[in-house]
Amino acid sequence: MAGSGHIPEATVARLPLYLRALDEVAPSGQVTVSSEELADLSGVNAAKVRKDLSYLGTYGTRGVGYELDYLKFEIGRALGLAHTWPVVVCGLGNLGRALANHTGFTDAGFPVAAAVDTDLDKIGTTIDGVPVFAPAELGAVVSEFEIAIGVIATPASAAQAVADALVGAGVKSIMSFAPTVLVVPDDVELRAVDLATELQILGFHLHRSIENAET
Amino acid sequence: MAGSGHIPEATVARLPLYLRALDEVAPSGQVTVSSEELADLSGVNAAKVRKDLSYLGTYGTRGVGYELDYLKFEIGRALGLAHTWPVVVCGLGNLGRALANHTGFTDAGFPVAAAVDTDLDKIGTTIDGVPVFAPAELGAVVSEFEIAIGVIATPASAAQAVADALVGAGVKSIMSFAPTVLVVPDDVELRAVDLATELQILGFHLHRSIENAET
DNA sequence: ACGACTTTGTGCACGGCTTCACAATCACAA
DNA sequence: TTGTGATTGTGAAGCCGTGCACAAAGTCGT
Repeated sequence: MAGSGHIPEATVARLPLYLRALDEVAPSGQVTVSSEELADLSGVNAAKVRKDLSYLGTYGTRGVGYELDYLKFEIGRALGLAHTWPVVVCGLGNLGRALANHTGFTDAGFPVAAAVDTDLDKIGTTIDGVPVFAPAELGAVVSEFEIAIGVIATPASAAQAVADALVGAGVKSIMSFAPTVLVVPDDVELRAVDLATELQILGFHLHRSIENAET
Repeated sequence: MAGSGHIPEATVARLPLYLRALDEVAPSGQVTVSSEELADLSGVNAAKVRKDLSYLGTYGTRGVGYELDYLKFEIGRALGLAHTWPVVVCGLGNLGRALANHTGFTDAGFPVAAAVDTDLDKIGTTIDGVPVFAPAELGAVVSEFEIAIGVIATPASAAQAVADALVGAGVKSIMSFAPTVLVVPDDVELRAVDLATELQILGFHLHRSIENAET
């Protein structure tokens, strides 16, 4: 029946894809999109698109499709895109520096407001316009810049301590690139992006396809 | 019953976590691990650990647990860790450079053997020990370095073309960081790591928790 | 006004993953 | 040898997500 009841996690994960697909269509001047068109652009099933959108309480028009601008507005609202959520990047190694300088973050409404590192040479400077602070200052940084999201790009050995510090400072959303399991309270949303694990999964399939070819 | 029949995808995704957990325990001199201990270290349920391991055909000993070294060997074998799979990084922007220089890749058995970029100033040079080639050379690069995995770190606009080139060169595994939907043949394994989408999912939960607090 | 055509919204069945619960199995001590 | 205690392996139930298939509902031409 729809309405803003409860949106399944799997659906939430697809909403950004739909939004991006709509942005690709917008310049064409097209006014409406069908679920099938949206499905093709997002790489998913048309029925899934319709079911996902029905959770938003956003209705299309039967026989026509979805009004493009209205749909963009509704999805954006569901995702909370009106607000911009400042991010702090913790750890300025290879990956951390790249993330701090990553334009995709700011573009999507998540400006990197500050960074934290243990390197005394970096503390007090700015890297790509992002001010760098000491770990001990994390609490103050979070409140001053109204940080909503912490990105952990430290070595695995430091990751849990950083996560604890972020949680202690009141941060409720964490994105971790550290190759380790992090423990956070239930009310903190944690998303782990584990590059080594992703590669090992690919390695598994490579390995298996070779084995199958031999048999 | 087990045996090397078919391993569920969800299980495959957890095997690297178990392996990492085992490596953490190893230095302690401990000889066996229980499913519960392994579960704690991996952040999953103990029953799930047991069921996952049963798919490998690797048996523990009832009343005792799993023999640590043997289990490491079995998981490593299932993941195909004996082999090392050379990687080519496509696109040397912020993220691409960081990935090319990322020690975690080599450590996990996925050395970055080559990189590809359109920038004429970079082609022919080496960046952090990684030789840089032109996109047109991709086919030759793949065969010469026996590339098994392609990492796409280009802007979204170039990603599909790069993916097509990788597929054309015979690469069967692709990891994409480009914020776009890629289409590849069924026999090519594609894993998309979408940072903007991940942040938007976090944003959704932040947004919702605020809304719920207001009501 | 009406029929043909299009596309949505959704009931339903199916498959995969998770979790519980417990019998089967092993080590070890008496 | 037998009993006790521990831990595995797995049947079964439940849950979530997917996708089909179709009625409901709108547009548009005549």
